[in-house]
Amino acid sequence: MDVHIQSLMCDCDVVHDDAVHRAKSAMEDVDTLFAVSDFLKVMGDSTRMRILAALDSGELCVCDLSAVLNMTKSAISHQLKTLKDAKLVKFRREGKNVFYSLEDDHVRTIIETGIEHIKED
Amino acid sequence: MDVHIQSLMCDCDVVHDDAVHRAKSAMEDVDTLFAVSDFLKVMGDSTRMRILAALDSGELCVCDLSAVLNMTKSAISHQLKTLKDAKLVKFRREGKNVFYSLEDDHVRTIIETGIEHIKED
DNA sequence: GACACAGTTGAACAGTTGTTCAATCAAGCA
DNA sequence: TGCTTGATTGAACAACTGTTCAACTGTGTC
Repeated sequence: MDVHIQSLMCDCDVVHDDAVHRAKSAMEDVDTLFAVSDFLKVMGDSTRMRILAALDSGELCVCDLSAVLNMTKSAISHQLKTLKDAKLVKFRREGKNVFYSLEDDHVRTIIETGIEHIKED
Repeated sequence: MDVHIQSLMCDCDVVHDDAVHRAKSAMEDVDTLFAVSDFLKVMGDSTRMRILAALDSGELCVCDLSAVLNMTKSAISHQLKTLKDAKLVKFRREGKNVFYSLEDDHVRTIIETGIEHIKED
């Protein structure tokens, strides 16, 4: 009778070995998956999602975003920092204003796929 | 001299009216954006992302997932409930096992776009 | 310089979230 | 029926997160 080594955290007696090995070898490496979930987490907040949606139509300064979302500049600025750190937006200074815009097209693709998914209901 | 009405939360004196109006009218309606961010939030967790990645190669039972991710069945089951509620996975019962699989292709598209984005570095 | 205002930052607080633990349900078998 | 095992559930706890508030920086104007 076969006895196979199990990982400590798995509290099961039998598993479908072939399926488990197939899954393990087909999966992207863990670091990449962690990075992807971190990336999506940034978009998984309604304030940041609305900021991205607003910037989709063109660059806006913090004050503009504050008016569009009806929130304080401080709250917007904090979220812009998160978006900036995650490289979802870029910015340029012009006098007293700082204009923000979307960094690349992957953001648009994901938002559009998300909208498609939602509207399929 | 023009005086324009400002929303209460916007603590600015002047805004770029045209840009603000353009953004407001071009944006998807708020309910949709909230739904999209909720949808992405579900994928924005490393445990759930790894579950989805594992299921990408085919259906697996809770026990299998527990072995693949090296986590307790309870932790996996809690996250599967979240994924099920968000309609990212479906399931079927076969005897004592419950097999989970991906619900639709939007999930795959988003994961792939995310991976592309990450690997562009 | 002094002032006004766009924007940023850090601490604090409340609200949310993921895992653990224990109890429970569901299906198969003696 | 009782037992075993896969799976689910709820409460509890620690860790994390978003907004507020107040203080601050940076830029332009008088």
